[in-house]
Formats: sequence, C-alpha cells, structure tokens
Amino acid sequence: MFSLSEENYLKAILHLQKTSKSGVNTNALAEEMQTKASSVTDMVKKLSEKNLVIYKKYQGVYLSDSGRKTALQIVRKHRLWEVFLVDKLSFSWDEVHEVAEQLEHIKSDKLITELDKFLKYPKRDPHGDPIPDAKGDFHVANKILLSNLSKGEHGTLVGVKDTSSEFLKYLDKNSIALGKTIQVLDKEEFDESMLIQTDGKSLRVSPMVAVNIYIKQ
Amino acid sequence: MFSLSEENYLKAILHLQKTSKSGVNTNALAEEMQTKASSVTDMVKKLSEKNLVIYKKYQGVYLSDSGRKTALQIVRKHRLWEVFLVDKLSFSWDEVHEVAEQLEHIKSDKLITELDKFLKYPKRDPHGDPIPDAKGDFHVANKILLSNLSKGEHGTLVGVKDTSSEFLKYLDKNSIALGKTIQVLDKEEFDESMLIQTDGKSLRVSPMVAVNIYIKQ
DNA sequence: ATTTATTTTTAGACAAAACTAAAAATAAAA
DNA sequence: TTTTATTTTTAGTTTTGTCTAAAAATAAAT
Ligand SMILES: [Mn+2]
Ligand SMILES: [Mn+2]
Ligand SMILES: [Mn+2]
Ligand SMILES: [Mn+2]
Repeated sequence: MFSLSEENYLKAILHLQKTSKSGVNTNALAEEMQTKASSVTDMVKKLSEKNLVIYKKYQGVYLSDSGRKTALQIVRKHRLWEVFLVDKLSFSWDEVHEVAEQLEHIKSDKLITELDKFLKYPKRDPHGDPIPDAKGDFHVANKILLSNLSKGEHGTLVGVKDTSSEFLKYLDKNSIALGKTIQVLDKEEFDESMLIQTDGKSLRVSPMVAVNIYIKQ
Repeated sequence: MFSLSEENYLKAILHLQKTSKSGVNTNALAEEMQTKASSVTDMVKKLSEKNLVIYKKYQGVYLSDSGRKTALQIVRKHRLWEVFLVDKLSFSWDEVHEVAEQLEHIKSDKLITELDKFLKYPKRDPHGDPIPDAKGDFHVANKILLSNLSKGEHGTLVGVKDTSSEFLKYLDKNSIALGKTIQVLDKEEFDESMLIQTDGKSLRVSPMVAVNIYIKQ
C-alpha cells in the first residue's frame, strides 16, 4: 500500500496531466501540492522507484499504468465519499471536499465496494464529475463551457470547473444548480458577460462565472 | 489537532487505565500499541508537554481531563463508524474493527454530528460497548460475566469482552448473538465449563468463552 | 541489607516527508 | 551565440515517530 502523501501526489499528477500533452512540471506539481519544488523532486524519485511514474531528470513526470490505476482508485473513493456526504449526511456541495480529501485514504476494499452499493452505484459526484468504477473506467460527458454558448442557445448544467467553496456558494445563492436548464438570453459583446435564465430567474454573469460552468446541449 | 499516533496512544491509555487503579505502565502501553517501551516513553513525554497526560518518571501515566475528553471523542467516532459499517454497509461485527481504527481519525465535527443523526443516535456499538455522546458522557450497563451465572440462572447477552475476529466468528457459528437470552442449564464443577441454551440450541462452552461474554440479568 | 531481576529511561540512529540555500540544467533574450 | 532568467535538482537540515543498545531506577529475592 501507499502512504497518504504518495496517494495525494498521484492524484495531483493525474489532475495536472489532463491539461498538458507533455510531462507534468515540477513547479506545477509543487503549486498543486502546496509545497516546494525540491520536495516534489524527492517524492517523484520515490514514486519512480516504485514504478508509479515515469521520470527523467528535467523532463517532467508521467503516470505509469500502475500509477494511473492507483490514482483513479483514489479519485473513485474521493467522489463516492462526496456522494455519501451530500446524499446521506446532508452536507452541501461546497462542504465536502476537505472531508473527502481525508476519507479517500481509508484502506479497505470491502468498504468501498459496499459504499458504492449503498449509494446505488452513482455515476457522478455532487460536482458532476464522473466516478471511475472498480476497474478505473468512467464515462466522459461531451460537455462545453457556458461561455461558448451563443445568444438564444440553452443547455443543462452538468458540472463545474471551479469547485471552490466560494464559487459553489455563489451558485447556490443564485439558484444555479446541477441538472438545471440554463438559457442564454443575451451576450454582451463588450465584456463577454451573459444574461442567463435558470430556475425561473434571470441573472447577469461575468465571464469568470461562465468559464467555470459545464453545459450539455 | 492531534496526530494519528497521539490519538491512538490516548485511546490506549484510556483503555488500560480502566483495569488499573494506579498509572498505566510503560510496558503495558508498549504491548497495547505494538511498539517498544522506549518509543512509549518518548510519546508519553510529548503528550505530557501538551497536557494530555500526567506523567512523572517511573510512576506511570494518567490521562488529564483534556486527554480523557480527547480520548473519549476518538472512542465515540470509532464506535459510531462501527455502527455505520454494520447497519448500513452490511459488515459483520468481526470485520469492523480494522476499518473503524482508520475512520476514527477523520477530522470533521460536522461529519460526526451528521453521522450520529443519520444512525439515529445509537447508544451502543455492534459489540455492545457504549457510545459516548458529544460531551463524552456515556451509560455503563450493570453487566456481569456469563461465568458468574449459576445453574438455572439466565440473562441477556449485552456485550463481549474479547472482540477478536476469532471469538466473534465462534459466537456467530453457534448462534450466540447480542440481545439473545442465555440460560445456564448446567455447570460442571470440575472444569467450570457450562451447558447453556440460546437461540433454541444447547451448547457446552469452556470457561474461556464464559469469561468473555457479558450478561444483564 | 545486599544482590539480582525487571522495568523504565536515555543516547544515538534511522526513515519519511518536509524545508532552505546553493548548484546545475534548460529555456529565453539579447 | 553568448548572456541572462527560469526551472529543476542536489546537499544539508528539521520534525515525527520509530528502533537498538546501554544506563539508571525500581521491585523482588536471597
Ligand atoms: Mn487526500
Ligand atoms: Mn467533487
Ligand atoms: Mn486508530
Ligand atoms: Mn466495538
């Protein structure tokens, strides 16, 4: 088994390699892990020793097959716990991250199998992100950003890019929620702000909001 | 907040001080923690620095009020998670300990408050042990050992002293379960073995079994 | 009351995971 | 193509929690 720190690194590498064709940079990983570049180099060497990543000095780091598999299982656990917290313990979607960050490291195959069953095999977490199955497979939705919609178009809110508590609370406050239909009533050329309609109310949102909402048409 | 190791030590001290009027011995604590006496001394010094225990060299260790309070909250979490695993995730009572040992260290007040509510404020864990409330208060049952019953007496099984997987599986195999009535049909003077009746079946049990079952008359 | 045995503590070391400061490699600019 | 800037790695510490071996204190036995 792997340490809490190793698991967090693998998850961070998985996350960063999605937005980068080449290897994950030491500095980017340090930023993501809230640590120093030198610490990252040390850990990356260790992960490489254990064949969880492919690493050549100065060339960035890549997950190996086994590293990717491990990382996906952590993500699976993280997201299943998030569903549990929201569906069963009445947490709101902006409160779950910190706790799931801890729960994802509990070691027990039976626990996660049974939790999955108890939650009725959910496909997505409270933020709309897909939950990998026991094999690591998951379904990627063909979603687009709200900012890419034109005036008159509409779609369903299927996810959020920014999952910070601040952003999620902003959405709550304005009745913008997962599964709701969003209609673009108007788009301002000047600042790219949008007048949208959802949950019966209309509201003007800045581009900063629009680029953090995923829509399925 | 306290480290995983500090929390486990506090819990171990709480456990050991129940069966000892004087302070908890270094060696006993080392045995309980599966570590060496020298490691215990180091940790006990640290806990003493943090005012979680009262410690004088060579005189054994006692929990302080704050140490006891902290330890009871870990026990509370441990037992609530055990209830969750058995009641909601269909674990059996011999499978929960290892996982609860990990879950008890998750840091979140809301999590434990909501879990308690979700489980309908259980008073006892799957082994019959009392669950401390948020203030650390709990109800001690006036239970006695099965071995103390005489021929002809009966009572309800309210707890087990040995919570090892081996013992619990033995009980399962013989339909001896929490809440069941146990009747002492006969007691052999020679080896103190007992012929008991429970769940419609009669069965001869050794003293080793009888001293690990708690009865309420 | 000594001697012997047991328990407990100290001293020194180690592994994991972090840090700072400095060196080396790579990338960007002149 | 040098020079400069940025990124990454190395070297040397630190903290936490553990270990072994040896010393000191306490308890038990003669
Ligand atoms: Mn984590
Ligand atoms: Mn999520
Ligand atoms: Mn534990
Ligand atoms: Mn229990």
